[in-house]
Amino acid sequence: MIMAKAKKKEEVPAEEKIKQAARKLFTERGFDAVKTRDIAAEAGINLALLNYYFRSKQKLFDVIMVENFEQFVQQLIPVMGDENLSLDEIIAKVSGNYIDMLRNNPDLPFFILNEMKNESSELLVIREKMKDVKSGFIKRVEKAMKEGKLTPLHMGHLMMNFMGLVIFPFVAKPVLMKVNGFSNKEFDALMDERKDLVPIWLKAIMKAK
Amino acid sequence: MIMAKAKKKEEVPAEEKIKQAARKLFTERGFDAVKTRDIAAEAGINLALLNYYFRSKQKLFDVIMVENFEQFVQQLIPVMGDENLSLDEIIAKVSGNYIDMLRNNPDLPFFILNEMKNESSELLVIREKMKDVKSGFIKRVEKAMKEGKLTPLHMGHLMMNFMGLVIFPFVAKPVLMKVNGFSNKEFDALMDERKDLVPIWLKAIMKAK
DNA sequence: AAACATTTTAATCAAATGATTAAACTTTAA
DNA sequence: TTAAAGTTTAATCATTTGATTAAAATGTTT
Repeated sequence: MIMAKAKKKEEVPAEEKIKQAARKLFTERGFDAVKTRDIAAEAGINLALLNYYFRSKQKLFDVIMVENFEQFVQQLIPVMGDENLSLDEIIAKVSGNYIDMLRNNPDLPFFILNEMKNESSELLVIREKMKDVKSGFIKRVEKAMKEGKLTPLHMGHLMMNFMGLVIFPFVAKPVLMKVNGFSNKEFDALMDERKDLVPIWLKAIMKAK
Repeated sequence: MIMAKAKKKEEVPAEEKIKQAARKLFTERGFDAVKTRDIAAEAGINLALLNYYFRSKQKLFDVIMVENFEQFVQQLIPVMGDENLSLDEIIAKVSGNYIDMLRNNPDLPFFILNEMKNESSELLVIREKMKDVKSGFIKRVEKAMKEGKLTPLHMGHLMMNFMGLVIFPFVAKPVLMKVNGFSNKEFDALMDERKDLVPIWLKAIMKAK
């Protein structure tokens, strides 16, 4: 029997355990706040093994960063490029899907925002990915604006509005819970409502003048 | 001549220099990323003096945190409570004022979001401050909803929408600049436009169904 | 079994960092 | 001028933290 990784039974290999622990902690707390010893403890392995597999904390982080950023944008690509859907349908579907994704990964937005504030890494990859996401959808929106079906508006505003309505609540969750006294349950109920509301609001925004 | 702080000429006292340096660095980078030696260097004073005046990094940070949070909310209070303005006027004025304030303090939102994710400090003060902000305005909105002038909606949604449209762009600025290739100038121009656009959009949102 | 790869342990480094101390210097007040 | 308060400097601690090393233990392949 050929096995790349040797292990007693059917256990998860150490390298994978380290990655899982790193993903959890880095996503929750960010690069600086996580210590290599935290990761080793969370993974249930020895500190030395982390450096054995990943050479350094930074290298391990880079792996997680790329994976997280992909999760952050990947979901948008197939829906936004779907020529069989109307613009309204795309907005509704993307909003709903994205809010669902964020409910399962509530720390993802802050992680991306926080880490992209510092690093300049992986810029090329990111820019390329986003080009694919935007091209088709943007052209259709611009066409609708020219035809007078939508109020003419800089694409940056639309992107900020979408992100602001969909993503921001997850970034602001701690503040909202402290300031407004929301419970986790209440917050979750509001997010569920927003799956239907955000598309309505985005449509209203795009037609308002 | 009686002077609490002794100094050669008309210089800014060391305690104030430390606070100013601390405010700048903490607001830009957050608690963890700022080292006491950074603050001392930025203030042009010796490291020992920082601990002499403020006892510890944490104590110094607490001072800055309170001041920053006050700036974050204080501006809202007088306008939102102004009974002489219509709801539309309040929304327009608050949006414009707040975007202007954030253009002068672009790092403030992320600072608040980041630090409130961790700490539980100053909860009482915060909660009290926010009660003042909300009470009057909220009652008027709820009344308008009951009268059918606005679409009935959980107040949490309205707050998220306002913050999402006004504040989020400043939090996402690094991402937007990297992903969309915005320059500082372009971003600033968009923010200027939003002073007029956000009130229009918020009104559209509150009437949409 | 022998050879090889993987995993674990324990000890240790070097640098960064928050904090303290003691001594000197400067300004103000008595 | 002297005493007190405020300010500065330099040296030093103890802890944390990322990383490395050497050696042993465990499992796999030949």
